[in-house]
Amino acid sequence: MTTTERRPRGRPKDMDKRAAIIASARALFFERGLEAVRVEEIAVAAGVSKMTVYANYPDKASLFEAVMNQQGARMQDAFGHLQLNPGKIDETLLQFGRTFLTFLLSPEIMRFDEIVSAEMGRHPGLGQRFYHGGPNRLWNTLATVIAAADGKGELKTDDPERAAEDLISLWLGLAPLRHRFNELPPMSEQEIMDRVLHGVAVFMKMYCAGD
Amino acid sequence: MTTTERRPRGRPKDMDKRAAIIASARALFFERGLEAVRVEEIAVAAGVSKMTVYANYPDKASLFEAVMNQQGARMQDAFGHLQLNPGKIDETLLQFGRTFLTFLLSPEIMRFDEIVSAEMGRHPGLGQRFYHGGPNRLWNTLATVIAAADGKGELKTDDPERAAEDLISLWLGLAPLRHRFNELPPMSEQEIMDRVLHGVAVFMKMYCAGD
DNA sequence: TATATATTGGATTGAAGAGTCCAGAAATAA
DNA sequence: TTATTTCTGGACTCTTCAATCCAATATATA
Repeated sequence: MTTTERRPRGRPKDMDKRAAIIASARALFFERGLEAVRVEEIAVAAGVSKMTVYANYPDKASLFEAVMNQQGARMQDAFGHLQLNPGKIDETLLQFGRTFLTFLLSPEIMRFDEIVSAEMGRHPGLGQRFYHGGPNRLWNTLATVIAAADGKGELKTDDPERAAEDLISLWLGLAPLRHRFNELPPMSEQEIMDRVLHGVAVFMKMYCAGD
Repeated sequence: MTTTERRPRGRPKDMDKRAAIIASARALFFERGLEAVRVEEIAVAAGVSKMTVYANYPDKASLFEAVMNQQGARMQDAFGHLQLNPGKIDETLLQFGRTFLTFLLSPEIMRFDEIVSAEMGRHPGLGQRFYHGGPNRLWNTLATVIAAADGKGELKTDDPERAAEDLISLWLGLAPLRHRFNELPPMSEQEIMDRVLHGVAVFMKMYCAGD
């Protein structure tokens, strides 16, 4: 199903250029935001004429959408690597938390969040897609893990979703707020591990089966 | 110091108009965001000519700043009403939490947050001012309350700031995220009380002096 | 080679909207 | 009244960019 197409008549579209365009667009949008970037700039950065940009994407908005979708897909991919080796629940949670926080507090994702926030108003559905593809998916995953642990008697809760919400909230704390509104350097490994440990500690105090 | 000025020569500036301008600007900005509103519209809504707008504010950006400052001041005011009657710590926390959540999850503040997020990039310092005047101030207040309770032996913690962060995080949970990215109706009284109670429950389990 | 499509750079169009100009009307102190 | 300042409405200037048009050139198939 990959290369069954017979080449059409004339000069073929240069797919490398298409890739260069979206890559440059992504870089510039992430650096300065949608409005602040001119289509011309993207073309130059991609080493391509402006018309070629428009030959690949009908307008600036479509290009932006494409970038956002690509970024969403990347995010999903990252979740794939989040494999949970079945062990003791607290260790599972620690591992999960470390991956989780490192990912969510990475400059890339923080910036993604900012851009979505800034353009949400002009792009209906963008916020929803981000939420469901990102935070919500992680929330569900964690809730499943917790429900399983409850089933095995390692944890005690009749509302795994709320438990998961508690844990996530404890992990994140006010860090997203701090980083979104102030311009802070990314969180250190140290600090992340500290947050993860503390979150799990509070969580276990509440939800550990040995009431 | 209020009305000591001798009236200058000609027709005096109509302060009601100035007020009408900023009020209309606020309403429109909150409804549709900075970019989407034309200065002309603000003038019409305020029942004033466009030139009068420019007579009061040098440009659109200044008008926007003025609106943001006014809104910040309102927010501060709201905190003033947050009086803590000294009683048992858990009751104090319940009362604090109720006021806190009702306020932070109100449509007005949620929208304020959105607008700040959207315009932060183009308005340096806006994010910081919002954070320090809003979330950060509340955080400090709560930390003080907790520290006092620790002093009286009602709670046990050697890091009141972190404890406050935990409690705030538990109260808010993922609600801000859910409401920011999806368009959800404001949270009901019921739901708010439920969140407050649950947050305090988890918090007390961790930090209650009777370990 | 003939035909078809892509790419290029450069010029051009078109729309939107911020901010200005101006001449007359309105409000106020002297 | 008169001088002085504000307000009004509307036309006007200026800038910025997205998006289009075009003639020349490049790359492919048949």
